[in-house]
Amino acid sequence: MGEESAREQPNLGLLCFFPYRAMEARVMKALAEAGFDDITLAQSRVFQRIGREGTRVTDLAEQARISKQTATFLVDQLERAGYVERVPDPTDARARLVRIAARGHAGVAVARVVEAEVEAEWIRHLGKRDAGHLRRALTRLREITDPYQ
Amino acid sequence: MGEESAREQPNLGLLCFFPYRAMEARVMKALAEAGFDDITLAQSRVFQRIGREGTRVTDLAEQARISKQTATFLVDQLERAGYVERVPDPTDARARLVRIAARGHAGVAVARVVEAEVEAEWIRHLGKRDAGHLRRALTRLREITDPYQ
DNA sequence: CATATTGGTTCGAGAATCTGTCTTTCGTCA
DNA sequence: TGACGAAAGACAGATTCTCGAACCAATATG
Repeated sequence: MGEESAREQPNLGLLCFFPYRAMEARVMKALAEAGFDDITLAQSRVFQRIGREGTRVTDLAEQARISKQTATFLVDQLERAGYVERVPDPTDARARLVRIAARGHAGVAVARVVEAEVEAEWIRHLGKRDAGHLRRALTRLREITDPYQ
Repeated sequence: MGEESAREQPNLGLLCFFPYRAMEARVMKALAEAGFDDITLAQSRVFQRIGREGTRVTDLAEQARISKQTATFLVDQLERAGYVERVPDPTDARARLVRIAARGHAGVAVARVVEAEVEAEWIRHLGKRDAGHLRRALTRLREITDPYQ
């Protein structure tokens, strides 16, 4: 969003930023307080993209919009901290699947709770009806702003 | 947003992330193509917060949620590249105001055009009515997610 | 006027990121 | 089926981003 400076009418992208950042901060705070205090923001952004059956480092990199090397670097740290594990990809001997490990699942559980709490606060502020509209609009916006949904 | 992994129902914070990132990427791309290819994402995120009459480094740091040191570091780079200038704060001899310089204003102009284009695409996708709802909902959400509006 | 607070910078270290290069494996097609 | 380009992943080196600590100057407070 290169430049904005003025306070007049923030563009829709910038308006999306504030809730996103607030949610992220709340979740990171809760994780730290729950003992998951070694995970960093960069690590969690990669972690988030791991699918149920595991995901390749290359795919994680692509979805998180970072280089393969950076993704490898962050997955290394997540693995050392016990949040994920790497298993061979049965369908491709070159590839390895990054999968959520026990400690990772525990972190997910904490995150889910906080996410629900924050979302409840937002729904309370907006009203159920408008919050529903918001979710639907954002979901539709995702169709054209997220190639990897 | 520590963890999410599943594809089921992304939380509202994550849903906000996709449009935000898409807008940011489009603006950065346009800036680079217009010759503003030396500005980085981190720099632009600080730059965005500069107000019309200039803003103190401390305030930029607070709003961008980074340390004073990081803000100083990034403003140094922006200043060296000609995007901003530092002027004494007439109301406080300790402070200096970071102000947008000529090259910065040129960048803002480019950014504004792209932002409007992207927003127009989004409005086309959502329909004018729902886009209006979206903007209003996000603006109200900002009330509780952005302490520095 | 002594002291605490605030705005800002410098220093040093650690985290995150990229480009380039290399190896192994896969897929394709001649 | 075998050769070759492409893909998955890792390693190396450099740059950028970030923070905590220490510091100075100016302000505010008692």
